[in-house]
Amino acid sequence: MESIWLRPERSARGPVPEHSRAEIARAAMTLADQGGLAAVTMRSVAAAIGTGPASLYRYVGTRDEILELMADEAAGEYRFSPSVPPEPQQPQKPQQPHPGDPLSGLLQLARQARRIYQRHPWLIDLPAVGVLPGPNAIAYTEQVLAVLDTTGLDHSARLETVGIFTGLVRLLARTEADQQRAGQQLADWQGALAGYLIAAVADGRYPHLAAALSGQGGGQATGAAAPGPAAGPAGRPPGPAGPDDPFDRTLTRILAGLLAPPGSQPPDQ
Amino acid sequence: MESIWLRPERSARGPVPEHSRAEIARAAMTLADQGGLAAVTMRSVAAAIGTGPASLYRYVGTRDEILELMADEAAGEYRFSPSVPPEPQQPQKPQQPHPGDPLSGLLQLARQARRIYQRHPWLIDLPAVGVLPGPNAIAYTEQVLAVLDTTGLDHSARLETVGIFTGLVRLLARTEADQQRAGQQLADWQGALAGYLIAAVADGRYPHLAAALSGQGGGQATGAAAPGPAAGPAGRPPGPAGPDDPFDRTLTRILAGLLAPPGSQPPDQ
DNA sequence: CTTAACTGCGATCAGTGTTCGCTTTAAACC
DNA sequence: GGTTTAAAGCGAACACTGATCGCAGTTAAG
Repeated sequence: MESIWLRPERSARGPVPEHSRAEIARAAMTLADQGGLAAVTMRSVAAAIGTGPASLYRYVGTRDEILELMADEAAGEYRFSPSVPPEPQQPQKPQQPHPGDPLSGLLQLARQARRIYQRHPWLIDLPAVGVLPGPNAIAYTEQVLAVLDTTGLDHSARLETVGIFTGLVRLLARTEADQQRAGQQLADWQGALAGYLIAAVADGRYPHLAAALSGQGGGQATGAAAPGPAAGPAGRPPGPAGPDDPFDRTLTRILAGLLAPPGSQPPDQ
Repeated sequence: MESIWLRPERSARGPVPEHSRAEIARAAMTLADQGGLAAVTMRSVAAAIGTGPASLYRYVGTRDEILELMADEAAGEYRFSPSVPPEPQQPQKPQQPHPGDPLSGLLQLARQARRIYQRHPWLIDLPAVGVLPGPNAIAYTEQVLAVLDTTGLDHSARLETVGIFTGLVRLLARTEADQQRAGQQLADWQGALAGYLIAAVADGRYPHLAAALSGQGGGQATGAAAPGPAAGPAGRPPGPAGPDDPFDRTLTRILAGLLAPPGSQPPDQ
């Protein structure tokens, strides 16, 4: 019912706490970076900061709140101005940093998000963050809104656009991670997977699926957002972030539609 | 390592099983429909089909596999041809059902997905389904590929498009659900939420956020994909599915960009 | 008929999130 | 300054979870 962000971190009375929300968030983040979300248990987090499980409940009402702390901590890794770390506690207007169109501003944010997702893969598996975000998430929202400032969208549509944009980036990051994972699994299963899919495809049902699969199985990668294990000619490890890798291209096309004025006609190809 | 879809449901030898994967899937689905994903425990599912927890492991290797069964069972609720239930076991080419452009075909699938997500809210919270989908999910993929058939996309890009499209629909469904939840919470918290956001906004930082929030707080809803608790003039309960409710409008705009040929210029507004 | 493989399942294990009750510490109040 | 009040720290324990083991009963293959 009540979010952790509505409670003060510490009340006036009583002894000064030996730990803090930030310390818990950092410890949990380290655990998750190494062992995934499953490695974040009350006992492991407590041990990481040198205390017992019961003590954690002085800082956090529930394990899910630890995950919220982690999410906001990750949101704090955005750098909004070139090489100038933001200070979200200081009352200052965020820099208006989009020198060009909103699309390039969104792309820049998306590339940062991609790096963050790569750095912390557990972020993708995190369940839907509660409606009330933490201070870093608010700063992020503010920044996206600033980028959308020159758009023709009206005020109420902008908040929704922020949500859609954030979800889109998350979706693309998840797609990339799945592809990488699928590549490894494909190498493991081999025969089993082939037998399964081929049995489903070979006898004539699912003709379109057969075409799509055969289209990628043979060499000759087409280059445009290939769905295979590692897109592109050579299996680049995390993604090149160039101006025309699959991530940027797909996102650009989607955003073009999302940012277009509602009355515009879709280009019937 | 090995998916449940690679194992035969039943081997030749031994007594005939008293239950089946389908029965387990249906029982788990009913439990989740009533009590959420947390209500789906090995013990509760076992009790629902009238057996003990250990017996479930004769049909399923892990709890997550039950979730996979549920996901595929939900994917079986699509009806691909108008009022003709598909029979995925019969070798038959799926109907080519898109009488118009691919966009309208995708929209029709998306509306079905929205209804399914509304019927089974736990589907949104389901963690990323494994790379190997079940038979119903394969039939769904085949259908989306059929809709994409008249597109200019090459074969390898189509599979990726299916993934993006499916994720998009899921994202929009989640956004709708969050908005509904946020509306209730906003009624509950009231003062607390107001204090939190207003404190963050009032003193001059986050000016864009302040503008966006004030833009929706005052009446005068703009109508274009409003982010408020219940979008539109009157709080319609689940969504009207008309040609211009927020869900359709947003998805249409995004898909217009996604389906556009890669070389096309974005309409700089 | 023998053998081998499978099913059903009671008992049980390790591990999880969370709570209780107690002592200790420090700020607030008179 | 002494008293009150509220919080911090935390050992012990609870309820519950997913999963395993081993045995008895059952069926098909050789």
